[in-house]
Amino acid sequence: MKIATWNVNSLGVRLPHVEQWCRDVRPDVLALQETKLEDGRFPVAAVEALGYRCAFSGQKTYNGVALLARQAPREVLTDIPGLDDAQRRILAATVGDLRVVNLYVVNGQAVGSDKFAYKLDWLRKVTAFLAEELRRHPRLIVLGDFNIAPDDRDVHDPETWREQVLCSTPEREALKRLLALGLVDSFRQFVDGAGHYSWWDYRQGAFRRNMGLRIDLILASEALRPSLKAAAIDRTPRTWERPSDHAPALLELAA
DNA sequence: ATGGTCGTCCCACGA
Repeated sequence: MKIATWNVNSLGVRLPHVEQWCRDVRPDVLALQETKLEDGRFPVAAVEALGYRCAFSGQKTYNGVALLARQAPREVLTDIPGLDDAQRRILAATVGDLRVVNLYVVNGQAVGSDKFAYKLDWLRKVTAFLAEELRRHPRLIVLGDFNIAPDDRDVHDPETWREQVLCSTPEREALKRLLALGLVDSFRQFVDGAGHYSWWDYRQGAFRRNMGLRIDLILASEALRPSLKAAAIDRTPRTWERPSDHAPALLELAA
């Protein structure tokens, strides 16, 4: 089965892209971030016409996460213990025999800013939540826009990005603590080298010049490790008209 | 020239 994550930067604008990509690639599970739609405006009918069931936690203008799946998502959870947060960044659900946690991690703006402190606090609380999810659901996938490039291989120009937001040591350490729960970055089970990115700034022709970061991740629990078959980032939708600044990341799991 | 683009919503702000 195929599991994917995609920051669409407004589902209102990108619904045609999601429809086209789902027809082309046929993922079984697709986690979306930055839908920027209130729940009442979520395109349920279009998603169902495409052959998917969905769950969503939306917000006007900012944030918003959703899960599309061939099988109906169950046990949906959008708020976690100890994090009283109006920002819609978390959606956990059970799909078949998998637990799936979709995250839109806080961007953090700049190292040392209030938003950066919020990012680190948010990650600490989400990590505690994931420890409990993993205990209850050993077959766990955690995926989404992490807004952290795990290491310098994931950065087009590590010197320019050194200790900048998305690449700083505190953020990378926070991600390592999350991984230490017993999760692996599935992409790195299959690809070792540098130069594979999932986000490119809209400015400066960054995509054309492959000046990107790999910040969209699919983490798999140890119990799933023997089932990992392939991982990739599909740059194709980034070449389409009016694209999201992110490309979808994919993981193939043995059925 | 110390920016450069988008999306949202009306004026900047967030990414």
